Amino acid sequence: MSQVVVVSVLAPLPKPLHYLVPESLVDTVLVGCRVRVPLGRRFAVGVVLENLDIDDVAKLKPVAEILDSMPLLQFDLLTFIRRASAYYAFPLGLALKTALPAGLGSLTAAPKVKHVRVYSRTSTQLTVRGSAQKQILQWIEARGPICLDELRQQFPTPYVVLQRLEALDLIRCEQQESQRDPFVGIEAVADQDWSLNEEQAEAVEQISLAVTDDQFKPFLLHGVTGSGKTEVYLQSIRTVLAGEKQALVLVPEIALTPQLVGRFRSRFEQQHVRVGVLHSGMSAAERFDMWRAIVRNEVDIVIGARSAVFAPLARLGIIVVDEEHDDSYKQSEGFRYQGRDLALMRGQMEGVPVVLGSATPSLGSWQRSQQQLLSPLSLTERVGKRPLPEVTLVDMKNAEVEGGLSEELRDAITATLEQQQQCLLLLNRRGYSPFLLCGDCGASYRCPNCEITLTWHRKVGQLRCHYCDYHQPPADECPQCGGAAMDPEGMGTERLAEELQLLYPEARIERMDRDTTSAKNAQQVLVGRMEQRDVDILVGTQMIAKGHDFAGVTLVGVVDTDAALNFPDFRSAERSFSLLAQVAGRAGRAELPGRVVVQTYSVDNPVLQCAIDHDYLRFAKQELPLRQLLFYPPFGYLVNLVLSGLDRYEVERAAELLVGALGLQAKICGDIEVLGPAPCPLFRLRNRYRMQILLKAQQRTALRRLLLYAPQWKSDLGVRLTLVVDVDPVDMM
DNA sequence: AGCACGCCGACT
DNA sequence: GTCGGCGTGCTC
Repeated sequence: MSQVVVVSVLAPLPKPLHYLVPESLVDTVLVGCRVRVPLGRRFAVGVVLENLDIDDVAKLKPVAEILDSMPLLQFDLLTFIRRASAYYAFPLGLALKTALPAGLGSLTAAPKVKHVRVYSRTSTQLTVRGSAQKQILQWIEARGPICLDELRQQFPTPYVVLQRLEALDLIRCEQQESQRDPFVGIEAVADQDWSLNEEQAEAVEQISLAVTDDQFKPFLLHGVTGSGKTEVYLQSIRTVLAGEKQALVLVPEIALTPQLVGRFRSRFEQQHVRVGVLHSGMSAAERFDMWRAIVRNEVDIVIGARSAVFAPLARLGIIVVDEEHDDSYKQSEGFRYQGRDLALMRGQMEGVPVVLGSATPSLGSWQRSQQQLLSPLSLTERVGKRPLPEVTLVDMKNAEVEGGLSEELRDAITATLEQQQQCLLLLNRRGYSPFLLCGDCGASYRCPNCEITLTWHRKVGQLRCHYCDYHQPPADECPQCGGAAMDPEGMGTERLAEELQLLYPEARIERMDRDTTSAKNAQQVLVGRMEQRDVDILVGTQMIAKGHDFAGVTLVGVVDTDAALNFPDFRSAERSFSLLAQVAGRAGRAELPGRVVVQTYSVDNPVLQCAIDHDYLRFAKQELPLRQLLFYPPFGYLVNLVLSGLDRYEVERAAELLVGALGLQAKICGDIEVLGPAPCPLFRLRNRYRMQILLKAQQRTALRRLLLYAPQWKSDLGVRLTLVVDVDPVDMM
């Protein structure tokens, strides 16, 4: 009998592999540890799933190295990731690689553990002659153990002196593991619990009860914008901490602004509660440090974007999912998981309450709360009983437009500027203009890799594809007829900001979109300038709609609603309503009342009508029956299969073949509709032709059975074609 | 995903 | 005759 481990190698393998445990390592390979294992002619990282004793060991290769002295993934967490990978029909090894921070999932490019030198006194005797030695020695004595960097701030060149003192055995130097500080520029100010209104108190009580009960209980906290949901989270988490347990708070990527993190730190850190963050803005090294700190049990509250749902908290007591409706919880490539849905799965597996919070719940969560599958909690009042802003629709059909703005919106901006208040203008399209059009022949520049026009970015002087990284220099002549009349057509944020500057020459105008916030901390800087009132008008894409709390904003303008409303997708109404409600909620959060002006070509649209009245209930009541009619979510379940390859006909033929094979398998599995194949709305993307097959069922179990065939479909296709399985897709472009 | 093996075109 | 293109298939 020899000891063997079952290892999930962090590679796209369909199954875990078995490795022999060499004599020297027996009993030190624990489940959840990472190991370095031979794979073909190279080495790879894997995670130990199981220990076995086996006779026939002939063909097995040995484990090369154990990378963790303690399990990096504790058993519950490992089980959770295994279930998640099965649910999304995604190879376990790659799911594990997604769950782990970059540094822990690969052999190369692993960030180093950072060490600092820490000096401390060995005895209290003072027997030195030099004055520099004496000073430093006294300083160390007074301050206790101190690191080199801090000493450097006090003494210009302490190193030689320190070496001398160390040689004399008066001080000791130790290498200590240090953490890179992800909080640079985030202030923690002292803060206390605010007093709660009746509804908030009720919510906190119910959540706290569930926390004390130590049981899975999912809540939907439906609170209008500005109703103080964060305060409910904060005070519920008090109960968690009191019970010596930990809290996991998920927020949409974009909302992970310093404000929220700052509020948590301000509230808790003075009581020695340790708050950690995990998000994509952090460097690989910072995430690596944070993960290790969590594993070492040095963190009590983790705030993070969707991938933080895999945070290795061992004493989990609550999971909060803020803005649960937000689409950014869905990862749109690789391991296509839904962070909110996995939060519910993890909560159920670990027996802890999960709080989903939103002003505009996803229709799925809303429907489940109606059926009591989620416990409804609601906050109907804004903090301080501030009124919701008044929303006006402007009919663009008869509007006098200048610079893309109707007279009504221009007047509103003028009035707001006169009152020294701030404006927020939403235009969900970055760049200067979505295309350059030839005035002679009507042609425009197109991406050579994708089926899309190139967006004109005037400031950087480039035509760019928003789907791949293709870009080309400015072009002043038509690619088709050679004419010299290439004109920008349509309006993006860059152009809007420029037009505004012409209309309001005195105003300080800034733009916030992916282009202006890509640099590290750039978004923080912009947000800071808004808060300091150094900006009069902020123009931006949907990222301005989320999470911010700008006290000075009294006017919100929505420049274009029609593109979102007419998006060819069953969720376009939900997305539009939610975006409008969220952006409207940015107006009038302080003393002065807010106002919202929405420009549209379809004033009668029922979605807009609900948005004017801030009436989520009415919206849900009118939208849900439409979903039910066609068994779209939440009344049915979807899986989108996307087949792609370089050769158009090969892709089309393979899609037909796959549907053929699926037909039979689907019948065996239950009641499943197989729709398609159809070309994807973006038929060509990144040089690949794409066909989709939509699977729809009223029972989730039927689809889960069918998805067991997924590995077979993939292998049958060969390497020239790629199949992406998207379970619960949120967009089907 | 890597990384080899393997079978066809342009070079010394 | 080899060098090397990338199509195909496997990794305990």
